[in-house]
Amino acid sequence: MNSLTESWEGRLKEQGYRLTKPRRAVLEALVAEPICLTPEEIYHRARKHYKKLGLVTVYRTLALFEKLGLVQRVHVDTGCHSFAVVRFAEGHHHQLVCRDCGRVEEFTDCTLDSMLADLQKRTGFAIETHQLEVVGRCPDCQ
Amino acid sequence: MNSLTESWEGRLKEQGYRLTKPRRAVLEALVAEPICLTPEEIYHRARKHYKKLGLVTVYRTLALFEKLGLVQRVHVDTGCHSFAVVRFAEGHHHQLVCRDCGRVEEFTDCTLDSMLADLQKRTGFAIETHQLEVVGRCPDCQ
DNA sequence: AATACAATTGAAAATTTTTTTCAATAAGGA
DNA sequence: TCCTTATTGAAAAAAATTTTCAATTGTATT
Repeated sequence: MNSLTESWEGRLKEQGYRLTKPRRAVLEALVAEPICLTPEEIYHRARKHYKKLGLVTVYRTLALFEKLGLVQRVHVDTGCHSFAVVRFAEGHHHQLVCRDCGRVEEFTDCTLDSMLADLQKRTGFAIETHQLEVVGRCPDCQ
Repeated sequence: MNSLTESWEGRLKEQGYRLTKPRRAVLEALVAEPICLTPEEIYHRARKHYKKLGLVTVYRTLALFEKLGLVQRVHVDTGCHSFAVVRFAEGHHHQLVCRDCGRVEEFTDCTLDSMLADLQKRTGFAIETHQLEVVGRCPDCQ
């Protein structure tokens, strides 16, 4: 039971959601390895922790976790069907993804502020968020 | 026939692809308005230009255009099913997307180089690419 | 520990999105 | 115009996601 799991349980309870076996199983699957996984992959892995789990519940759980900021979609691989746990960063953060194994590293530094201010001035857009995904090959895959 | 369309035709021919009515129609649909569109939306709009068009061809054409760098997927909206034409930027560039109407502005300035160098050093990843999407509300939607 | 209630779940079915197959068509060079 | 081959549309298949609904389970309260 690491700090990630604790904060996850807390976050869920705070918001009035229940702590269920399927949700536990989904999170365990996502936490086990530092890689992003598709709902299908999560389903298979999580069933090792909770046999009765259904794929529908994986979808529902991912939607909930995403809403709560506990997981984040990874876009770079083929399609946009993978999810990664948000490990450390509470607020603004981004992902560094290995294109071979799907390993995900989080990072918080992001030197875009003044550039975004310029962009806002130039375009007249009211900029609200941004999403940055960096792709490369992790040490193991090089 | 603007410069975008010209460069598009050139790019296609250079690479040995044919200039067909369906492809023209898909591009016209994408160029007509500065917003991103789903394959389904493109299908409906493009059929006004070419009645016989099939949805399959829209998918195939988008895949081709994406490979050639003529269109780019937009991730931010619900799911990741929209595409936008690449208007000006030939090389490295990013998108500023309106969350309400889907309007897309391209921009080329991106002040991430030294940050990415640090990140590479720190993580040991060999960084290859990155994808930045900025979301806000365009002047018309504010 | 038992109860009650509502949130949550799994299975099945439905829907939506995307891909494959294949014969017919059409683009572009000869 | 003819030829060759890429490209297309339709239909079917596959994959991804959502909806429906009765059964189950978490948790707050006895």
